[in-house]
Amino acid sequence: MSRDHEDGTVGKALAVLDQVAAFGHPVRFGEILAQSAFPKPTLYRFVQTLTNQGMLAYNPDRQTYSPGVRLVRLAHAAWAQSTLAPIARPHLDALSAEVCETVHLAQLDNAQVLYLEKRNAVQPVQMFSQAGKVGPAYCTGVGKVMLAYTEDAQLNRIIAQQSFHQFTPKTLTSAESLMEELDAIVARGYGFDDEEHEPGIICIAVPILTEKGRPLGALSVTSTTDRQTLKGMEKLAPLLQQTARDIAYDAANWHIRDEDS
Amino acid sequence: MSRDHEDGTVGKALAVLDQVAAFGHPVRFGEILAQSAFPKPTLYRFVQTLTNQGMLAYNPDRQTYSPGVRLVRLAHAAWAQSTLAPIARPHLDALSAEVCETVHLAQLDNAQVLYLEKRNAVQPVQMFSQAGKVGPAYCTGVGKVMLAYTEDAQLNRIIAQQSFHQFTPKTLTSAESLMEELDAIVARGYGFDDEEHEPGIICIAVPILTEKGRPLGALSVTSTTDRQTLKGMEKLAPLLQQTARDIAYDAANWHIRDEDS
DNA sequence: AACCTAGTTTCAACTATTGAAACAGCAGCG
DNA sequence: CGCTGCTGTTTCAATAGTTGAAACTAGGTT
Repeated sequence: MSRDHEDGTVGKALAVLDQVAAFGHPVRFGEILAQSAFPKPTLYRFVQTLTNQGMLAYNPDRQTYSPGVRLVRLAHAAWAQSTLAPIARPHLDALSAEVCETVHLAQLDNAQVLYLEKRNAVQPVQMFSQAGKVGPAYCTGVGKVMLAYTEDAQLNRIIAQQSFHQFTPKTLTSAESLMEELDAIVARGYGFDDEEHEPGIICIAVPILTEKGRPLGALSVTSTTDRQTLKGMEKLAPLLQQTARDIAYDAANWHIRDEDS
Repeated sequence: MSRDHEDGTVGKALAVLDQVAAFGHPVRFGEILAQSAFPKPTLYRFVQTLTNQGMLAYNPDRQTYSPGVRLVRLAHAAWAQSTLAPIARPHLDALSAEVCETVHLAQLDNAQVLYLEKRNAVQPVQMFSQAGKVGPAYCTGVGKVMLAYTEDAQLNRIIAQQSFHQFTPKTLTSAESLMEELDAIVARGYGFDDEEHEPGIICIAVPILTEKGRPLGALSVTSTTDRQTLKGMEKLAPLLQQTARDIAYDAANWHIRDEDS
């Protein structure tokens, strides 16, 4: 389940795709090669295959590769069928209007937090530029609450993949301190980000759980230390938890979703 | 280049992924098998591999597969790096405000039209539910203008893949009539959709071209026969062409783009 | 012209993929 | 209670695809 750990040719090819995506900008063959474990001709064939499959796009003028448009089509289907986003939308609208702070919706992707929506309360923002972003699981509010409700076997696998990079003085930098924090989250039913990822940024987060207690995703309200304190944000917990329950309820009853016009 | 036509294991696995996405709803293994050319165990292993790669998501309760969240992350990168969407955004804003009709931005994905943006002029809509949608190339305004500027070799490959399904009485249903139409488009520099895809829906479309004349994408303004005629819409041609040129110019000068916060 | 560097092709050794067949899990049913 | 039919999973030998060292080509540089 550690993804790259042996899935035959397909897994290797997808690892290359991830690698290209991770650059964040179009890259030349040589750049990929430099970061790759594969020998030159092997990598070359992967890149070729991915390109003529439309998973990578090649710019002949600049001789660069970037993730291809086919992914956008596939993600459209993923978005509608495998994420909470379409279900959560109306609930986020309501929550966002109520709290007048930035609201996030996230799910776990492997060992990372994947943001599905960001509501700035001010203006409704465009999706793709926000949706699809990833962040660390061990030092974000949404990440920690999802981990808190993850079963042990999988949790261990995920923790093993965390970098525990110290973003701020308050970042938890060990598996032990993280585990303690996760226990505390389960005990109170919600979690915080106390400037662990970015200085001055705090948030309160709640998990979205199935009936069986499996985490489907998480919800958070973010603010700054200028305007808010953790104590102050704690008042939002009941509202957030109710929203999370509503979303979970809709998710359980919404298995069939069709394309909208 | 016909995508599924021999790209080894990787190509076959991606074909399975496409297949699952095409269902439009979560599917059971048996449903995929029924539509698949692969024997049962082979398909089974593909599905397994894709699932534990995060390209497919498995719902254990319902025993169904759907496109996985990893695609959302990858599409984020594709969106930012390989599509015109981020570049075109400000230009579409301006155009949309000016014409007060629905504006589309599209690119070609293999032999299909992939819509990247839809501006309803009324309210700014959310992205992912619109972006990623596909449509036929032979009977949409954006599709035809892109085909009109596609080089012969690739054009023939694409035309061979069109279904030429007759959506309306006015749909072009043969390669010959389409080719004539494409010549007409090049002659005048823009194209129409004269109720060829949906009755009552008309549009004017222009290509977004590189300096060398290669089509990067297309732009269209859509209206209904209630409110507009093709003659009336033709007046928008200069404005559309200017917008397309502006986008193409920005695209040529914007090779480096970074993540926004 | 000689010399790099970046990208592409070749080809024999090797390994993964393939799919018929057989197996397991689980309904409903006689 | 065991039979039957259906769906999903595993086995394993034949096969076919993957692999990567090495050699090659194309551009640019000294």
